[in-house]
Amino acid sequence: MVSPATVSRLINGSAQVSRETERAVRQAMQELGYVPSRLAQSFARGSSRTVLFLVDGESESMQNNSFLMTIVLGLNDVLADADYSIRIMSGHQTVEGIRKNAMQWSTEAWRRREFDGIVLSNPTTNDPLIEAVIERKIPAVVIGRYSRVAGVVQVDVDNVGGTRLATQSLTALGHRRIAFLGPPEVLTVTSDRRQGYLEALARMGIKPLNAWILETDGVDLEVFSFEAARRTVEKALTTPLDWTALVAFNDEMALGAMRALSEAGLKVPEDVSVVGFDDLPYARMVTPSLSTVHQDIQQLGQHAGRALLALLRGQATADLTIQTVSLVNRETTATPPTSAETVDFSS
Amino acid sequence: MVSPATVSRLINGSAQVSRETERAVRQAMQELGYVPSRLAQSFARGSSRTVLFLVDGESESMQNNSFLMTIVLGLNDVLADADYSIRIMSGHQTVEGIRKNAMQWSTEAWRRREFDGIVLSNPTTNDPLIEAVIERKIPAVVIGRYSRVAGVVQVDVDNVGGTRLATQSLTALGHRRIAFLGPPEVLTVTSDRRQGYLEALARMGIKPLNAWILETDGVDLEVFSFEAARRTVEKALTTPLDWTALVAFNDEMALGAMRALSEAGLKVPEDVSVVGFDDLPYARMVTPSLSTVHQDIQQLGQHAGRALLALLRGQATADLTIQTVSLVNRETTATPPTSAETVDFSS
DNA sequence: CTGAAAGCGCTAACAG
DNA sequence: CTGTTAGCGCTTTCAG
Repeated sequence: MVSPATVSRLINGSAQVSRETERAVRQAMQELGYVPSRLAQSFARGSSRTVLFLVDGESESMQNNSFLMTIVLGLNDVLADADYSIRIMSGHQTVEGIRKNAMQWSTEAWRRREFDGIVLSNPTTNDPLIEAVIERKIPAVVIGRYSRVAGVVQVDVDNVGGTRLATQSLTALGHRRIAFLGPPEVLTVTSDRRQGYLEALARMGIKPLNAWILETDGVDLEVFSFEAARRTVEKALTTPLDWTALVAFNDEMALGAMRALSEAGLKVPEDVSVVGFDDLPYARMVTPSLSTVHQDIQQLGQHAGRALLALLRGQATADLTIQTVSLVNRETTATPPTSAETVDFSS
Repeated sequence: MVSPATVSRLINGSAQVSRETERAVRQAMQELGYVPSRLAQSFARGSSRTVLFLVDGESESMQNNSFLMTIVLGLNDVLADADYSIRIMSGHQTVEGIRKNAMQWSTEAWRRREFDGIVLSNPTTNDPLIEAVIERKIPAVVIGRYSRVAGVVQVDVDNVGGTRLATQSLTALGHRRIAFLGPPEVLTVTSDRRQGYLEALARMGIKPLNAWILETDGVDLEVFSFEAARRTVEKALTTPLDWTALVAFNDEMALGAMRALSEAGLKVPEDVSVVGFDDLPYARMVTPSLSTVHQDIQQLGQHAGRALLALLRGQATADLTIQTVSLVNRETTATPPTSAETVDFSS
């Protein structure tokens, strides 16, 4: 016969319990099929062992959803082991008010400890929600860099390294006149990927022409789209082609470029090589299959989970975890057309 | 001055409160910034206003993840309004033990009312977990038909109608010799989609040749894959082509078919037309863009959410909700090659 | 190392 | 319609 207090201590490991009683209690638990009530535990200790995954209301693309769920799965891989569960919150319905609602809601919920930590995915710069989270010192990790100096721990893939790799794979094939297709530099990721391209070029002593930087336009997320990419490349093709390869911001935009290219009668990779970024599932299924930068999203989620766990346990964590990426060579990259190789590319 | 009980009654609408005290209490709540504690509420009433979304451990494809998150978002659209939140549970890490763990865990959790309802996505036939859920009378809805007679409420897209539509779009273009590419009939969805194809043919008085049914092989989920589709069509092309169009089980398999076709020197849609199913985001981004059957996954999630809500409130619900799909005509479908039109297709 | 006691903040009879 | 009275099943001092 032991007191509930002892059982509690045993279950939570919150204090020493003698070898003997431990055995007895465990056996009794086994026999009675006793399982502690989460509801009561949460209530009594004033915290719920729950992590909030906040889904932005804006990004409704299935594209993104794939990433999000993969991240959740990665998070769960590590959080489940630590007995945390994941609660999803989204403001899908109120695209307008989401951020405000989420902010208000989350601070209240936080006060009540309805969740112990939070993970935000791909926030935009100067996100008021993140600022609120930082200010309230809510354990949080953001996936996809928020800002280089923010007071949150961040987890991201190596975007700079990725496009550098992509560009280098092209120069290795003999390309010297390489274009970059991407959105304006509105986010960290946006600048990073462009920077990687520039770095690779610089290492080869290549000075990029202005005309090589193909920048999409549009409102909000539109700049990341297939259509924007297509339009941009289409427009670029109205003047004589002065590059033999293209590094695209992501796979979707790579496909947009390929569409414009093929409509202009240009063949990939014979006339121009294309490299994407993300390695979405269909990258290997399109024809020609897309050479691209691969990132392990689930692992990214795991990293985020581990970081959050450390935070929750009050342990030290790196402020920024950068996950390496790799290049997958498929069919959209090849040596440059022979005619182009001999062309003078100084401007 | 009122008693806590009155406040509780007001908040939950569990009993009448006079107009006057209501006003007073609301104002006080406002001033004090009072928000009821979910933790305490859940504990006291022995239920948590939480819905469990169970993610299968097997399907690790990003493909599927996109669907899953979209469903979650749809669920959340309706559940959030009813003040339910969504908890995600997956057994990703223990591919082996997932079902068992999930089963054991969920029954315990259910006993403690850690969740009030559950939604399962795309279960396989004779899923022990579902059986357990049914047996314990846990409010549940399954997305993607489980079985025609199971004692759970189910929500699904109109798979039969989808492939029927796809096939009809082909006959309308003049095609008469139409193949179907799909996995063996291992699941409801698998039989349904094949059936729609057969129905459309029957309505036109066309008797399909055996050779028109292209069935993939492989273990488990492999039969749904790009590779399996590619292999199967590749093999089919070793004999003279006796069809001018192909209905694929899904977009991924359609792409697999297109790849095999193009490798055999056949042009889509000039030589053969192809229709997919799902309308994945990239369907419109590939070249040629894929004609396919569109389904609104988020809406599917909303349907599921509404159904579950009804269950939770003890209201009546349809046992089966079938959501209509639509055909999206893009570039992979065209009139059959003229030579083929005049060919005799009786066997 | 273990028991006793108090209470987390609500809800749910039960009276009035 | 509203107040009173008990807990819900844990965790957590505080003693011993």
